[in-house]
Amino acid sequence: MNSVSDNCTKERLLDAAKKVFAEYGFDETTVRAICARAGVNLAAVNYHFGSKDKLYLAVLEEFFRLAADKFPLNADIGQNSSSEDKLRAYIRGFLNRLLGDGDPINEKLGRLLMAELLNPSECFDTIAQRCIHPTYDALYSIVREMLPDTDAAIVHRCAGSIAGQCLLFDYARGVIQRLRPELALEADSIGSVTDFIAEFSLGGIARILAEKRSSCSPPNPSA
Amino acid sequence: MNSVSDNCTKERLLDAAKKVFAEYGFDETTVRAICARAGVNLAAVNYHFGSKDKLYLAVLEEFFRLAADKFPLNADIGQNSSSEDKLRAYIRGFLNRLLGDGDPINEKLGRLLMAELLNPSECFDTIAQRCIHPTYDALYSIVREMLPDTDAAIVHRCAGSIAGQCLLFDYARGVIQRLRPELALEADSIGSVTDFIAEFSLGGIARILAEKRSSCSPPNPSA
DNA sequence: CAGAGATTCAAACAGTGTTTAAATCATGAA
DNA sequence: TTCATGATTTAAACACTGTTTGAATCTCTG
Repeated sequence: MNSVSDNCTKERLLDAAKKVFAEYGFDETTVRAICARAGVNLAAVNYHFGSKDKLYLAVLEEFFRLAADKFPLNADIGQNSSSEDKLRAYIRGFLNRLLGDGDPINEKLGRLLMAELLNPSECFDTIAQRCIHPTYDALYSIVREMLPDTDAAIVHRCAGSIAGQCLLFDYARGVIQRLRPELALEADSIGSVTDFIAEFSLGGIARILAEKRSSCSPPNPSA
Repeated sequence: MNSVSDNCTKERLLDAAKKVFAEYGFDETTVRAICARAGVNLAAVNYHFGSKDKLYLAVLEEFFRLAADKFPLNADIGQNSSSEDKLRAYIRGFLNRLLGDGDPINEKLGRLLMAELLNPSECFDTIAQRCIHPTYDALYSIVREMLPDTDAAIVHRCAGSIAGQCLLFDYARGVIQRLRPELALEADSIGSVTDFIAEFSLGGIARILAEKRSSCSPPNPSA
């Protein structure tokens, strides 16, 4: 039965797992370390969550749920906002979700979630579906507004380019930090990165749009 | 001494490791499976390579070396080629390196290498340095030509946006394939993806350049 | 209070990467 | 040739992992 003590060890486990996973990553954390930190028996992980994988999934899913609640992808957007403003709000929300709220634990969890989204094991398909699907669809809709009467494949490519920029800017941060500290992207605020990606992407979309027009509007120049 | 038999087991090991890693990924590959496939003793991996990690590193490094030889980042580029052509050639070479030459083993290795570049353990810093540094610097130089008299930070951001698009287009392919098969990016050739990313990025750079000019050229409008 | 089901616990299990020390091999000097 | 030295191979063990097990304990319900 799920009464008080049940919730207690299950929650203690989830809480400890969040911290240990954030500190050591998935591979380097042991179930024994999590249980020791939570003060519960070793078998509790498999009893309450089924496996180390599923516990990890639960941690990432809770992180995503909280981040999605805290950072909507359409903040300050109304019915008559321009498509450009929608795109800016989307990028800001997206980066905020991944980069977190200042809590270093959440920042690390965001990175782990992204790693899992980029390279999901079958076990994580559910969370990937739940996280990627609605998030990507929202982006697609915004780009679609800017590119009416355009092949869906091209709209998907634009959306992919935008998502790629966001993901790399977050994900590569740790790598750049270690390999090329002189680049020092660390000092950039989310605001300035948001502005840059938005402007760069708007320029890209404009060029795609112009290219489309120039290659389509002249009716049969050869005939 | 490194005579014939030495090279023989070491090479057999490297060859077997390449195939097993490509088929099962790093985590799901056991040293025992590699040794069985190579027909050598279990301890050979640690004797000849030091560890499973270092063997993996050797596999990825050889893959990168071969791919870099086969696909230069400045194919068909001469002294007086335009910056735009240089960027197109770079993107094409970059995608070719990662997507491979049609050999499914190399395609999988490209994905594994990218995963390692995006999320390198300390053990892989050397290969990351050797692969990322010159590759990124070449891209930076090209973008720098298009944005003279611009803050290095902005040039880096542009280069990062371009790299992000390339990485996501390759890396996400497997994910999209499984989660959103209806998107069917699979049918895209490297050529069309190259053209799209190049045009999108040229538009982005143009917009950054225009923004820069409009905010800099009017001398002291407030004074 | 009794018992049935949920939960905890210590112990063991099967698998991993790695190490070890002896056995084997190859090579070059006497 | 002989044989000693160093490189290589081998089977066995080691330390560690995630997971399972079956008994012990707890917690409620009838």
